[in-house]
Amino acid sequence: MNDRYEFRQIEAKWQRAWEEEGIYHVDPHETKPKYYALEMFPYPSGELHVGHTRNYAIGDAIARFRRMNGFSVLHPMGWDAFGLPAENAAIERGIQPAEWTMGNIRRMRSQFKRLGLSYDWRREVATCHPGYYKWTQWLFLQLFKHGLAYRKKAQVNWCPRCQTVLANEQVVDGLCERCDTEVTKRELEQWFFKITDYADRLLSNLDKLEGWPEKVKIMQKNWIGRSEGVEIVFKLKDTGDDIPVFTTRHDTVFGVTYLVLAPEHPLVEKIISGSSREQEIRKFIHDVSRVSEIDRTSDLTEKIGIPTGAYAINPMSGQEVPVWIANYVLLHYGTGAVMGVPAHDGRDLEFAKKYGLPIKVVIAPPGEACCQDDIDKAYEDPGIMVNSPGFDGVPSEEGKDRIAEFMERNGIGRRTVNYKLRDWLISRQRYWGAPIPIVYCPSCGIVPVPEEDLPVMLPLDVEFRPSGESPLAYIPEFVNTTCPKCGASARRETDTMDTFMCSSWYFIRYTCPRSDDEPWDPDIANHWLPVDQYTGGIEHAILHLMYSRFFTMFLSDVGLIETDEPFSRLLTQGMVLKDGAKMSKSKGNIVSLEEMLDTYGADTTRLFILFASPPERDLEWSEQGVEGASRFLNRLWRLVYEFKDDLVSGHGVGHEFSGLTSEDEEMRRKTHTTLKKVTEDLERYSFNTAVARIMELVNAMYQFRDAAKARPEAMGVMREAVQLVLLMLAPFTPHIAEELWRVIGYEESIHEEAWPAVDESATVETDIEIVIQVNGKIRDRMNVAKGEDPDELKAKALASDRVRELVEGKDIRKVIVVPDKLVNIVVS
RNA sequence: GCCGGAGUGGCGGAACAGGCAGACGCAAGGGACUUAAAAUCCCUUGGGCCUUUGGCCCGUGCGGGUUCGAUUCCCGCCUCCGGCACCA
Repeated sequence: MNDRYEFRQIEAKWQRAWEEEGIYHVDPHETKPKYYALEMFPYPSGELHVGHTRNYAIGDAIARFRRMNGFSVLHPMGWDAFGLPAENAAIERGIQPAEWTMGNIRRMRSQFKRLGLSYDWRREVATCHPGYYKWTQWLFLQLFKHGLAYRKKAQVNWCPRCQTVLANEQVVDGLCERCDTEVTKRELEQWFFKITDYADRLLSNLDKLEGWPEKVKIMQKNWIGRSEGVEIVFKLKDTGDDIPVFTTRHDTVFGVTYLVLAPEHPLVEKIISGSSREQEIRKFIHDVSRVSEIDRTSDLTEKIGIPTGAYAINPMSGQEVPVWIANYVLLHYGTGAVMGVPAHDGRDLEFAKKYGLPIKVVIAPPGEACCQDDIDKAYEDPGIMVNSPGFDGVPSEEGKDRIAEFMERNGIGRRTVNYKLRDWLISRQRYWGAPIPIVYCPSCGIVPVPEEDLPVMLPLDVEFRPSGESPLAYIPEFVNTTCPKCGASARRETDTMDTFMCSSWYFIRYTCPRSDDEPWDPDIANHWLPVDQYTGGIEHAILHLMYSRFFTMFLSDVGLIETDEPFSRLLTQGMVLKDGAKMSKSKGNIVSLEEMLDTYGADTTRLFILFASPPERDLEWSEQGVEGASRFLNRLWRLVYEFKDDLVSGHGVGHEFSGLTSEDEEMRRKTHTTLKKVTEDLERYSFNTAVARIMELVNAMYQFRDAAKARPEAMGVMREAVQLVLLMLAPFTPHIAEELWRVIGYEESIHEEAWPAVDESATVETDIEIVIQVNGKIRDRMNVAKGEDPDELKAKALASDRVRELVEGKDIRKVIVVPDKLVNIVVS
């Protein structure tokens, strides 16, 4: 053993040894109970920085702890390898996306390995590999087969100069990220998945996910946005056309003073064509859609509208109300038409005031007689219905039921549910993604590629035009094909799939990563699934996690897997900050992982990350903090070095622990209470406090050095403490734990050891200190036997000199005794 | 605007079930070792006050409340961070 902690040599040595021995390889046939620990796989952007590292340090600690707890742990890693940055790199540097991606994967894989993470690398997957995307395409076909994949026109961001489609994140302030041209919208035929079919289940299943943070569940719930209401059918006065509107406030139907259609509403055309104001209205619609195109993200909340000149009839009151068109009504939500009730909706009120539309109060606040129609603030709370013939005096909540019933009985409307969740647009007009396995045949139409013809290979050697267009459409060998049905010449779909699709099932593929004739073996997949612990960034709280849940539900519905929820427990770790800002390339505040590994090593880096902050909270990077972690490991090293001969020569000697002095017993108590607390801390992922406790124990061991040297019994206590410290550190700092474990005489890897058991008898305390309070303030302390009788505690406390002094001449009103904790004497 | 989360020393953070606020680490200061420095080891370190060994007062964003006792529970504010944002 070297007297100095040479982390470089130690880390390299054990990484090699672990890999050679395959100690992290796992098979489904082991008899131990299974545990699936997963961290979100990264996009291979080029290099890992310490920000990424947090995710993996946390996940690895969990995996290693479970392994030591006797589980057979599946812990895999791979690459979310399709995506736009590869195309940008191709355009900027003239390198093929595939080549760029593969180079990044190689570099990042070696960085992963230098971190000493306990992955079963045999299971590595990359979503851009044909062996993987073959099954992504296959899954598309399954969704297609079950009617969950369909085509419809949808708007995309279009850069007229680049002649290409832009993702939302490529549009910056309404301008093309690359050329600063104003982005417009285009209607294109796109592929969608009917995730809305699962809206209700995605919502109701959230209750089952007890191991998920409440925060994430609430975010998903809001995203799904379920709302119950009524679809009420108004009729157009002149033509008799139906105008259904969706509302959750049907109790206010008698307060409707106008109707508003979305500018894109199908009836608009019919209403305005041939009318005297047609030109004016068309201009309005055009202006509105232009504005929303350019500046969709800004909170330009000014509501503007225009009357169509048409009138609609309120089916409840028979009243005629004007029909307007306004920018704030969205076509894709509800029916694309809303009823305006200015008295009871803030937004409607704003609109009505602006355009001089009438206001009619139909809900009175409880306890108030009635009210003026001339109001400043809409009354949106429940109340008593007024001015509502047949329903006056009814509480509005009850009125909702009665109105809905009345409408259903009379065919005026029906109860219905709406969601904010929209279908998942998966088409990307891009090259570097999994091709959608569809062929367009002039006679057969849309034809799915037969499963046996998969994968539809992505050409690897492509030419990027400076404009940034997807090259796929310009490769005749790719586009031109024959129809699988009739054999006629046909055209291939040139869109690729959203990369969220690739990441919606990778956790299943890890169970059978090389399966070639099926996406996975159902028995093996069902053995491992669901993922017991998923760890990743909060930024995926909605999309990735919702899509994965949708896929899993679908796959369980069609019998391909058993579980209908993919992730039992979810841990969302906080961001890593540098100087108060999220680490990112653009901010230039990245701390290089390579540099950390060179200067401090993997164990120190990992230890700092786990120690500096609780996992869910943000972590401020501090070089001085890293120094502290490094100092601690060096301190541990020196301690073991100092005792190495005694520890080795005593190796294998049983721990009888007889003839211990009280100092020895104190040391053992510290050792075992630490073990107990660290175990509890790890169970609840409180890594920072676990590390703090191990540090405390090592501090105590330093105080115990002289004793250990003086007596063999004490050396036995020291030996036990060293063993337990190493075992406790194994999930955090695997290399130094392994090295020192061997130093003290063990021949098998520490990472194949079981988590140690607490010797409860060693933790028993006999004497404890009790706090004596007078009127809630600490005035004295006393040492008593643990479990002392409350009456006895009271007597002793009252006998204390300090207490007698303070209580002198006052009335003792009450004495509160909390056994083993405190005595509080209340005096007046 | 709505929905979450968080405010504790100079800093990161701890206190899991209402019971010793500030564990552990960083930074700072002092001492030991050294020719010296680094490293290491030991000690001090929330603020204020008092004549001492020692003791007192204040202190967990702000203002109230419940309680023998509140960082912890309740009510009302303030600030910061995150999510959603015309969703009828």
